[in-house]
Amino acid sequence: MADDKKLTTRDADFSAWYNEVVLRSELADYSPVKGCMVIRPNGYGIWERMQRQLDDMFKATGHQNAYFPLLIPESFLHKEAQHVEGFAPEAAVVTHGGGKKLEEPLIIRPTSETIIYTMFAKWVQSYRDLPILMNQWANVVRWEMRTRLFLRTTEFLWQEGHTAHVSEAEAEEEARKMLGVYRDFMEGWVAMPVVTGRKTDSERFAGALRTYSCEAMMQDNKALQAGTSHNLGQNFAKAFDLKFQAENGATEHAWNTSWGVSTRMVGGLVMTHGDDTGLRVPPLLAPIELVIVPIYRTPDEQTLVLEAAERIRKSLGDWDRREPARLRIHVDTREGMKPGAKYYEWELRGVPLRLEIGPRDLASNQGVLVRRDTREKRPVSLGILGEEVSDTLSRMQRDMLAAALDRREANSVRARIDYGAFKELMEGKGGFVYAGWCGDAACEAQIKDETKATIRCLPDEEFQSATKPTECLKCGRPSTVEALWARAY
RNA sequence: CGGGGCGUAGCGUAGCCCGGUAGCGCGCCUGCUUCGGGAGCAGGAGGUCGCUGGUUCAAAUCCAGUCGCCCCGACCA
Repeated sequence: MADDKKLTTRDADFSAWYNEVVLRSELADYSPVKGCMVIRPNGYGIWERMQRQLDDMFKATGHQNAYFPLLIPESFLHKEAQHVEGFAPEAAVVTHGGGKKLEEPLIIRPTSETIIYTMFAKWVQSYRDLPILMNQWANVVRWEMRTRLFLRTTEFLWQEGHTAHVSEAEAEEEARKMLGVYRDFMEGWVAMPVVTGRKTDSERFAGALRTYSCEAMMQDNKALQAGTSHNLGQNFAKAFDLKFQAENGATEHAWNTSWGVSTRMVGGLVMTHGDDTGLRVPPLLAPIELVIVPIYRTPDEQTLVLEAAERIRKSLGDWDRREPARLRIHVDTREGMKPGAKYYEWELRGVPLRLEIGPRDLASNQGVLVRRDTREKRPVSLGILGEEVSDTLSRMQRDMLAAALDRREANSVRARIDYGAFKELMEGKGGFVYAGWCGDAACEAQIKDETKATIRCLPDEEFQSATKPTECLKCGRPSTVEALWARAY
């Protein structure tokens, strides 16, 4: 069945396309438990590279890793009023252990603010103990009604940064700084452009003073919230008695931030870069950057070509690329599979570069280098292969970001738009709409109700339109702030 | 929780109306020939037809119940 080998196209059914890409490129698979997924080596390899880079960035900004336990007393959740309201419905509760009913039920963390600030309170006495800049890599569980691979699963992997500061200004600076770190990572590594900004009250994290987010546009023109950073104010400090003695002797509550990104970013990567042939992984995150496919007919040719492939792998692997570390290369030596079949498979898996080498190439000391993103195919002399591969990978990383940025801008509307046209746009092809907002939550709610579009964020200055909108998209009253509207995941 | 769909070999499915030998494609194993864009031939392995109960001489098929999954809507990173 030739058709069986082709993916559903993005045009025909974006959602089906996404599921097929994730399953067939072996990023993940469904687990026996509803809403849970297994992250397979291909997917986990991408996550590991995300983790490594982000971890470096967190360390570079002064944070340290720690680990807090999975199980939290249920009562902790109730100590902060908004927080319990936000998370109680989706908390998984452990009622039995060791064959007995527990005196107090435990919850499986949906996020760790409660346990972390409880511990911070124990560790902090003086302003000299601040700031605390901590991060943990962990799994969390949220009982979601509807789940999708990577985008929303019952259990997911993430990092949660938690900090405590002496002042609101310092906490605000931290929250903004980490949002910037996320943005740098998403653009520089995921090659996924994001709009940063502040969340409205209705979209704010339960218990936060202010929430900031990175919003990316997927290929179906829907928004994906790819990372969030919260200024928690003193809400948790007050709820968990996190106090310190200030320089002037007064006792004050600390100011907290928390920030996180999750395996959801892998889904964002798929929906940003994937095409109808499958996945396209940005080079910096690709577990394999270059796959070598040997081509041969006779046993003699096989020996010749495989030896050459191994030689190339070794010399490129040893080749001292300055950045970022060694090339990640794989030689596909599988027998009984034609080269063409291998091409399709590696394209499905999104490996950035492919080197085809056959007897004819070797005779002229060259190979054929193929880019996954543009499908550009060109002969490259083996003598300069290291430079060529390295340059091409850097170029691809930049090109993929540029392409994603072009696509986003082509599907963004900044011109004045009346509500009827807006509604039509949201029901049709969708996209990002920058428009005025009066600031009234009622307008926001009504728009959501009627169009399913929400305010993704109130964009930061650099994302705001040159001409400020003057009136509210919905009610026509004077606009107080520019808002980014879109349907979202 | 509402709406829709589906549970038959690893995957995709036919058979179900009208009860009677479980069939096909892909994949997998072995061998030979192949190999510059999804290989061909030959042989082979693999099934408590989601589960429970009922009707019947006989159930994948009919009836009742039950469990699970996927998709679309109301909550969320």
